[in-house]
Amino acid sequence: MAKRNTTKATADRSSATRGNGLTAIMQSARDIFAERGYHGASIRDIAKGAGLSLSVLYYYHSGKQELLHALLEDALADYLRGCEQELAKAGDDPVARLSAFVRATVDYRVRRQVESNLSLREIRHLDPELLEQFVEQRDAVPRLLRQVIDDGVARGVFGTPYPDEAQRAILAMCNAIAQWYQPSGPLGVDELVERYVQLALAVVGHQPAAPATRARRSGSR
Amino acid sequence: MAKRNTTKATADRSSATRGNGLTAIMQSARDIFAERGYHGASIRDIAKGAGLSLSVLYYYHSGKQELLHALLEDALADYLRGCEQELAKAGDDPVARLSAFVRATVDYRVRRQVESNLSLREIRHLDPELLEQFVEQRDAVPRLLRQVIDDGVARGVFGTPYPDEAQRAILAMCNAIAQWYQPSGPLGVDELVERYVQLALAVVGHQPAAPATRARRSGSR
DNA sequence: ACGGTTATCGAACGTTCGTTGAGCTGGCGT
DNA sequence: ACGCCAGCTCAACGAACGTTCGATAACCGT
Repeated sequence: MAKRNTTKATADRSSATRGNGLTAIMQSARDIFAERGYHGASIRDIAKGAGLSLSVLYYYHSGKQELLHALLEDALADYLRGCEQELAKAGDDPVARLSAFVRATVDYRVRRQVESNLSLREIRHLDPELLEQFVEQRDAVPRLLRQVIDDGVARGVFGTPYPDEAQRAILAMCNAIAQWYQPSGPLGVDELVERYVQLALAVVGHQPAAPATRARRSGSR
Repeated sequence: MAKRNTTKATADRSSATRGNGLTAIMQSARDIFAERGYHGASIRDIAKGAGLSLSVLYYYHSGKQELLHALLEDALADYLRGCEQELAKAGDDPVARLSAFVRATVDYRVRRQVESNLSLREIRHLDPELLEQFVEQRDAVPRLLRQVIDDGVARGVFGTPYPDEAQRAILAMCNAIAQWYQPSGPLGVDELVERYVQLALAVVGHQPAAPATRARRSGSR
């Protein structure tokens, strides 16, 4: 090996990035976990990605496992907050509520694509205790959607005979967006949201007020 | 509740079986890859699960990477065969063809749950060359579904203005089944297929011919 | 009974892994 | 001016990793 730095140059981050270690670690961990998966990502590469040394990871977290857990919790909290905000704005009309939920979900999957894929794929590598705790929080999401659907069915606005399958279908199709969406593609977030709202309404058996071909310029938003 | 250590899936071959090494390895690899992910699964554990020694793996495959690739190719070939069979039986009615595709997919996700989850989650750990080759084959699936939808739209049977989103939504919701389905649950395969056919028809904007309770499929299975 | 092919094993390799603990450093409160 | 402590680094550990290779055991056509 070549000799390392004789003077303690420490490159470019002597003044610029002091005190930002946590953020740097979290971002790097997010990207590398998402790219290579939990077991495929080494904490050495994560630290290198953050421009820091290996052991700084153990200053902020108790280990690799807890680092993943922290990332997942942050991501989930963001998502839940988004859902609740949209639902709060939606009032109590079932269609508006379902639209709000879909909007929050699609929006999150698109705008926080990396975190989304991380959450959807790496949960299973959490240790049993952390996993159980995490899943408990996450299960609020399908419950929320299920409530929205049941409410719509009870009011006769949605016609699906299978609310459980509808819930799973809607979540699955929205979640999948994170796997294929490309910001450089033809669809913007708003168009995507609109289309997925239509899909979700179809899934829950909502009869559209207007027949087939009609200009859709509903002035919400 | 919390029960770890599942590495006795396919053991039991302490003697009596010579010449079944390949199958044993493949089964064990399938289970352990699916459970722990590609990088989380060690070839030592895979060999142990097969009741064989470490190095047998290198007699049948060139390495860990190629082992995963072989598994994924097998699984994909099975799935594609299923799709083609169902579509061949379906004739040329768009509704029948969409139903056939959904049936083949749901059926596969349920009956080959382990392979399904393996395929859906571990593709990304294939090396670039193997991945490219694999993705090429796999992309036949969305293309097939897209054709079915376009055909239905062209004939006026499906009314969706977003065939691309419909294709993705249908695939996503069917694929997700592998993540939650439990054979011990209340739903059998046939009921599940029937419900997902209805969901898919709703997604492509097909108007059901008869209101509420219509005739039930007879003689399936 | 035998020679050759097929199937399997055991030991070892170099590397990389997650984790640890002791040591350096620069800015802030005093 | 100085000590302190949060923030960070360095070097090292044992364990586990994927892979290799020579030897061994079972099978089969002859």
